[in-house]
Amino acid sequence: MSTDASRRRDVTVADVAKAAQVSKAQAARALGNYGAVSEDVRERVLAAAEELNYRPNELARSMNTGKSNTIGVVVGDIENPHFGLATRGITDTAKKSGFNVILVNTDEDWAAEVDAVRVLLDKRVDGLIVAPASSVETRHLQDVHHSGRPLVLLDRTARSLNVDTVAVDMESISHESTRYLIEAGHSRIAFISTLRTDDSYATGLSLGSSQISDRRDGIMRAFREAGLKEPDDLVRFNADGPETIKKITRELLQLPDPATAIIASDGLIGLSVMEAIQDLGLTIPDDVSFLMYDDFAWTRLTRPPLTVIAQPVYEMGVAAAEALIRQIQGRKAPAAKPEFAATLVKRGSVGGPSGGKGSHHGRRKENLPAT
Amino acid sequence: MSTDASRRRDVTVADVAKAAQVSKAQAARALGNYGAVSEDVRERVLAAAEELNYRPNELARSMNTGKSNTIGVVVGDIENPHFGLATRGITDTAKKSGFNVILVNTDEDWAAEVDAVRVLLDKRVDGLIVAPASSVETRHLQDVHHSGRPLVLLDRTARSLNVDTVAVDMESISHESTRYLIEAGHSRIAFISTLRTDDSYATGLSLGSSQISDRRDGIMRAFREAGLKEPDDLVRFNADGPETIKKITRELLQLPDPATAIIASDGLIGLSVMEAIQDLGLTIPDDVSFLMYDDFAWTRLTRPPLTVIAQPVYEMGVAAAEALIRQIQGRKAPAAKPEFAATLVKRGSVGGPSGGKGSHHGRRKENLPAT
DNA sequence: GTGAAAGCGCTAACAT
DNA sequence: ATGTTAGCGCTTTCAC
Repeated sequence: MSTDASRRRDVTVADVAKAAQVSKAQAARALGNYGAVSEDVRERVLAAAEELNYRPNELARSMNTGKSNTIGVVVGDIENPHFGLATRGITDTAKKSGFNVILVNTDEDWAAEVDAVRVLLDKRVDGLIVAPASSVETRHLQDVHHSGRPLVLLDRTARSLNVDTVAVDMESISHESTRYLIEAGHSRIAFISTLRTDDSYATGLSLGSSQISDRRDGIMRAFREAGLKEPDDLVRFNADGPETIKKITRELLQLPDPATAIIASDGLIGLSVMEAIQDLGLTIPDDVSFLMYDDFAWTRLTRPPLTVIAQPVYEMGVAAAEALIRQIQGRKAPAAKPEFAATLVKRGSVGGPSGGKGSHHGRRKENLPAT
Repeated sequence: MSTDASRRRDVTVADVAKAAQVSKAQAARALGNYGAVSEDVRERVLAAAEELNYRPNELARSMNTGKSNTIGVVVGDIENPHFGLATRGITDTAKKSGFNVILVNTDEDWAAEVDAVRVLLDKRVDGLIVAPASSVETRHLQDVHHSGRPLVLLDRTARSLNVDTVAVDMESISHESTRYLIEAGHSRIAFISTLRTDDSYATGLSLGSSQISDRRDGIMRAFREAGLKEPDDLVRFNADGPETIKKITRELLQLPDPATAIIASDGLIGLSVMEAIQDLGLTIPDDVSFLMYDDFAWTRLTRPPLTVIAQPVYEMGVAAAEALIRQIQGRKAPAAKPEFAATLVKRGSVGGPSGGKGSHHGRRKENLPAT
């Protein structure tokens, strides 16, 4: 029980100084521990501060130092565990270095993102970590970079932007996964993504998100290398709600020449795709093979367990934060920038094709859950 | 291309004022739009600001106004979709009212929570939304409340704290769910929770989290009402990593008088419990019945789909934000504080105790070829 | 309506 | 080592 609990005005250095019988400057030095302060004074000031329950006003402090000790994080969808994990990596790392994190959700909406970046800048964050909704519309990020504020891109790269970027090599893992499907006998492989684009798909179309276009490129390269016809008609974007995704899935599966395998571009999409498949009364992997990005824990619980593309999300969050903090502290870039690789985790959702055409069951299923 | 892009110092009102040939005060008024400004001046100032690419310094602004237009949110685990969704409800609502959100993760660690609250207060947030790790150790929250800063509790209540709280009636839904299990024939029902506590379980033990103690109370009440012996030996806490949870699950299932039904206190626990059950070669609901809190999308994808307790998490986030903003704006409490109710979503993971004979909950496609 | 000047709470010269 | 005096960029009296 110290003195009276509630106080109208906040306690300031001036109050502490008065109580400790020293100048405001000395009190400030002791409190902020910088400059030279004698042991005696330091003790008196700290005691007074304690007694008065003094709390520094970080705003005022930030205003003169120019540092807010805060980093801003802009993600598309905090509800998505993918970002949840990444965010955790960021905050854990930031905390370790004494930084706070301001999180802003953009709903993968470009305008919201522009806004978020502006707000964060106005709040004078020391740096920004952004998972850009678009890899093409990056004016707002260019501005950040040009203004000299530390910036790190997460998850998605932006070619026109020469800034630290923490992301996995999507083209390569996409290629590997597709080859895996092709080797399992598939030649009608669909790809569903949330990417918002007005244009309908066309080969070589410049996509707004490098992440997605890299995946598409990987898929198509695998097809070309296998000498197969590229399944351009099975690439679908704008898969935004569960209903849309289900509808797309149904279409894909009921085409005259239907998809025999589906790749979901993230866990949320995967969820709806699987529901649609179940609703259709189809079985994985007998009727359709399924592969998805994001190795969520629940993917081990389904029957069969899902074959997924795992990304070291938490570690990427950590790396992004580290890179940003390094920039903020003005240290030079690390010797080698960490390379993150996604891995194909083969479980049980990929089998051979069986659709309308020749269903060669010759190929054996993946390792099924032990009974 | 306006003038030179990068500038050493930020543009301030003074710069704008000079450019617009007015006093600093007038420029500030026009920019912050308050006070009286003539049309002519306003236009000139705005034009100049635009030209100079002026951005207000929110820190300085906050310093005089005392408002930061920011609300702080403290949650235990951002990685948990439960909080992810709630957070989304909060940010969506906050944005609508022009508030920004600072998110801090505490890892359900009490010390980290105390720290988080302090940091947020130091940053002069306008208000706080906290999902308290403990319902007992609430000194830091008491302080917040006493200091007059708006505060809203989310998810968990704190009896000793008379502040706006947004949470569901856990005792009641827990009671309902337990009765449901009892009616299905179970009398050996286990409950697993992450709650950190040093004491081993004992009836009536005062638990740190009201959420958890309410659930336990609901369970026990159902047992008493049914005239059954309360399964005190099946209540387990400190279930913190996947391995711990699996171990606990195994123990529970291999007791001389084993549990025939398990209630997982959240989705993350549920995941590991299910894995353990699968590892044991047991089948749900034939060998064990399973019920869990949180209606995550993937619970519809398992075989059988899971019977869960759904909470209106997003709506609760919205309500919490609304309540907080109301406090911040000094408006009075609403006529009736919204009551949130969890609902028992009966799917297929609950059956009878001795081998699915009481399995009246199956749906059509539920018992598909799991093997 | 407008401008001069006084802060907000703190840090940062600059003296002493 | 300590105190004095300026600011940081903005809002806010308070005169005019």
